[in-house]
Amino acid sequence: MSQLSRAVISRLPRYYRCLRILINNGVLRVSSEELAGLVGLSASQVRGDLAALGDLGQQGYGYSVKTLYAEIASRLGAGDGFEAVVFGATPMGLAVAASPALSRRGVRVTAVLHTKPVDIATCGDPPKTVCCGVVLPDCCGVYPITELGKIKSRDIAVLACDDEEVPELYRLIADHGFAGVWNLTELELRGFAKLLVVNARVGDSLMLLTYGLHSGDWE
Amino acid sequence: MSQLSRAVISRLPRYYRCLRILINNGVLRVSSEELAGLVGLSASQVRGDLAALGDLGQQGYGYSVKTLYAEIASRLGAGDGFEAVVFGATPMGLAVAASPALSRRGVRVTAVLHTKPVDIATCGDPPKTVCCGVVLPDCCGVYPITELGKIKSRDIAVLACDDEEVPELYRLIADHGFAGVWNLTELELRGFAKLLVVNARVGDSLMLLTYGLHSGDWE
DNA sequence: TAGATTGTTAATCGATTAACAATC
DNA sequence: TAGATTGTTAATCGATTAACAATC
Repeated sequence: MSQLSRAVISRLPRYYRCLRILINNGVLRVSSEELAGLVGLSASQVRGDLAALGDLGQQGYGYSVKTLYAEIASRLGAGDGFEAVVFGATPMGLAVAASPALSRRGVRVTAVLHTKPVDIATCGDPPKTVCCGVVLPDCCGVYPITELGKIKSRDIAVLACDDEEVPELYRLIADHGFAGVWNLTELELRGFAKLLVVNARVGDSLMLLTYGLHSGDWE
Repeated sequence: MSQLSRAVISRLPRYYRCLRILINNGVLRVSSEELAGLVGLSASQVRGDLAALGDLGQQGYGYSVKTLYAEIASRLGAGDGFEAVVFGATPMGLAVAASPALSRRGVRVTAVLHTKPVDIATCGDPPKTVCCGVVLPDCCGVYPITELGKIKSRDIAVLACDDEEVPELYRLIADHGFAGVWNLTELELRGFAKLLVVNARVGDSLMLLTYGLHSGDWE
């Protein structure tokens, strides 16, 4: 199992996303040229990246979309069945909990924790929790943060609270033994020892756009 | 006005975010060493990046936080007063419209457009629009997408609809002469000619976390 | 077989680092 | 002045590209 370079790893989620689109369209095979067009890279780079994953292609044919998708999913841990707890029943917290962003990557949201009272209801059969009008996935409830001890998931903490609450909740996350933090807030967090942190930096990409509009263009 | 390398530009939004934290804490000056700790880079790299922006530092002293912040803001177009229209009154669309993500970067949301009927109310004085329980910024209304022609903003289109609606709305955005698209959906879009596209790829960063949990670690 | 397309290589390109002279 | 810290340089490191032999 070869070691992948950082640059390759950072591009794999993009291939993953684009390959899903091909699957949804019923496409069975793809060439490096075609895939390059979809992900916005050069065909040469695509071949290099995919070759780093193993012998997945076939000369004169291309790549099997499904094989590629499965291999990338497995490399990135999308099949590991990780569970996530969302910290903060904010509009953003509820939006990601309800979005396909996590489920499509094999991550199951088991709970949303709120720090202030929120509107909670249920609907449907089997019943789903509806929080502030947002319908949450099956088996995902909304609880006050004081109930954290009763929730069993300890894989991923999705940090989606307001900025003021970050220090407090971050400590809580670390103390309760979570393995990783997906940080959706504007603050930059650092991991340590056994706690892995990935800062999503959502807003940063907006500034690449404003930069592009401000001066010449970007790619 | 020196040309910045792509690598430097991609890091500027991060400095911007971290410098704001310093400002909020009343910090007036910072050394490359301290700033490096905050943003998670090496001091050497920080000095290199900031030197590329011009002569902002002072030997033996460090950098003025405010000067740095202002310079980066101006380079990235945060002071250009861009306006944004959100396409899709989805949980995600409403979340970013209400979040400080745009306002902190000098982008003002003037409208949220829905493709399906949504719950709209107003509250406060001056009155703010509340959509599905989410309180929107001043002067930001929610309208059916058919009203797009009546909205004047043509800077940034924030694409936050469901995946199925992307092709249709993307065409609408291009046809109405928007300058840029900030794409929050899972689809990978390509810009052309006069339309600049930045794919936010929010979910991609989650996979860097699952990769880290799956195998060894990440940084 | 002929055509298509991969995997790999060597060459290029750009980014990062460490060290230190300049200087506040 | 002495101490601190920048800006810059040369060396290193890693990533991208273009070309093509291998092969399905």
